[in-house]
Amino acid sequence: MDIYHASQVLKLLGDPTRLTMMKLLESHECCVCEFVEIFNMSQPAISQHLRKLRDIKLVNEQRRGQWIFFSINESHDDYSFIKRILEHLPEQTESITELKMQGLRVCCE
Amino acid sequence: MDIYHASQVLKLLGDPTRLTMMKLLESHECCVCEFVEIFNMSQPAISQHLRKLRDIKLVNEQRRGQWIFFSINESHDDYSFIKRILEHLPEQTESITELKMQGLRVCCE
DNA sequence: TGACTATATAAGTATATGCTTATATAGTAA
DNA sequence: TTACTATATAAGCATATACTTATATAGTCA
Repeated sequence: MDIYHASQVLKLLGDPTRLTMMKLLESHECCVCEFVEIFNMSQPAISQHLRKLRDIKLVNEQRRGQWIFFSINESHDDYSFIKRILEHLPEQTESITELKMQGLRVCCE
Repeated sequence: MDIYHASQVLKLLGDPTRLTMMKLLESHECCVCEFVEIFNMSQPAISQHLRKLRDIKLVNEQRRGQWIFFSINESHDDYSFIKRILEHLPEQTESITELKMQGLRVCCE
């Protein structure tokens, strides 16, 4: 793994919002409006963070109906690198649980 | 490990110069003037990068004569986290070897 | 002491970053 | 079609970042 490339990945993860997003996405698919609730942040701000993650292919997006769901890209060349980093972080399942309790968890089957 | 704190560490590592410094320091103590040669960067620029690493205690400094040697702080609370990240990076011993060949490796016994 | 070397700090500047607000795009549903 | 929802994008702005140059500090050595 090239050191410059690694630094670019770390720079992206070096933001609390994006790092938490990645940790969440490790175990849950999420759509933009869920992140808006979780981070209590504007929709464009969330969208811009996700774009950065998507630009270097750390996440996949998949449209389902009105929603676009994001997930971790496990096929990324650097996935093992990223996984190791995320392993050190506390689970963020609490925010998903809260979402569900508020009836804001998006589900489309 | 707190996710906000982790993001701050990753932000610091998310710069190619600092990341390379950390990888180098993992196996070699280095002083400022060596980094100036290795990175072909101005002395203040190097000094400022090292200060950032020192501010969150990722590195130790130790004066020996005219020189101030920097080393990895293995006692840092997040050392295992950092170590795992560095493990994924290619060795940077080449730049040390080059330094030695140019007679620029600083040694004070 | 004074000249020299290594390093740190201060101030300035150009660019990057992370938000904002406004607007565009795309799908759903009446 | 029209109204609505979800998301993306554009433009603007305040702050952060990574350099620069100039200068200060601290140690060495004659």
